[in-house]
Amino acid sequence: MGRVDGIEGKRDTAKAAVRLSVALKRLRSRLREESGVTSTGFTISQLALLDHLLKQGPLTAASLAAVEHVTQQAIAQSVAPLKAAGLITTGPHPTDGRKVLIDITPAGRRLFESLLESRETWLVRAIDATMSPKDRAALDVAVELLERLADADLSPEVVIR
Amino acid sequence: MGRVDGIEGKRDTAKAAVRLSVALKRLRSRLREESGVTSTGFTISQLALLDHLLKQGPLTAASLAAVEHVTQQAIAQSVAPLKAAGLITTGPHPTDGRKVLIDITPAGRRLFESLLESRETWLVRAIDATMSPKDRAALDVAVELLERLADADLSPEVVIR
DNA sequence: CGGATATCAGACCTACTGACATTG
DNA sequence: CCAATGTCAGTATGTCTGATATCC
Repeated sequence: MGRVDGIEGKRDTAKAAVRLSVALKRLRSRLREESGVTSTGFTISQLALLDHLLKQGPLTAASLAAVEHVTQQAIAQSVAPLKAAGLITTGPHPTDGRKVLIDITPAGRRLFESLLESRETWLVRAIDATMSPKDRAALDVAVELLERLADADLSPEVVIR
Repeated sequence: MGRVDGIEGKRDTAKAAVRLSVALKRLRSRLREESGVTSTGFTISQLALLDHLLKQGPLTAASLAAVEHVTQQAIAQSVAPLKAAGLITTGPHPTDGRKVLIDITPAGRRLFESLLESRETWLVRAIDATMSPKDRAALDVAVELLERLADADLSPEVVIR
């Protein structure tokens, strides 16, 4: 490949990075403005936790902190309300006494499932109102890209090329 | 209307909404973890302001608050550091004494331009490291979708179609 | 003891709500 | 006087850093 991935390509990447950052911030602000993506009384952080527990079974706070890219303390704060609400449980690790396993309860599953049904949130209506079926497909791809970036593993020396 | 846009379609939208919310949160956390999308010392909120000023000329705090979907106070907080750094200026509105026009300075333009060149930020490297040219195209589409959602205007009764 | 885990306490960052001064 | 704009003060949220207790 000639100069395709040269300086111009790089600049485009930087441009995309800035645009993505700004877009991320604006949508987040809008979601706050519309107060409540969820209407369940739980924050997105807490729902993200439920999401992980649902998909990947019982996990420790440390594991959750790693996958969510926050500190253990932040996880603990999300865990407390969820536990109080009976959506998750905490129990001892079978072999390692230091660890506490966090798991989702049937009630937690039900709440998460009901979220996937709730059609009254602002975001759901916004998607329905602004997107064609083709856009919807693109949105699914977009979510995958965001998740991939969130979990990107930039090994030691980034090979610039 | 048959059952095409019935419960199943809705449920998928709700699913997408939840997945998008969670993905948004995770990428944001990752960005924080990698401390600094920008490396300029300015926050994304502030860069978003520069972005708007660059594209849409002098604006009032109220206008900026509207497009950024935050309160005027939040705008004021972003404006202060930018003004102190000489990236923007504030001046009186020609006809309305209540208003204060905020405008970007040449220095502000230069800083924003340099951002579009900086290839060393985590996000830029993450994009380069994880995305094929095809993915990159999809990312551009993704940004457009996010921006469209952020600015979605859900008129009174949402017209599903 | 040292490494890992979890918790407690204090601080910060960003944005919000409420109250107020000024202008039109 | 009322509406709009902008500013000041106090508050809330989610997260972070630092210190401590516990377990392997």
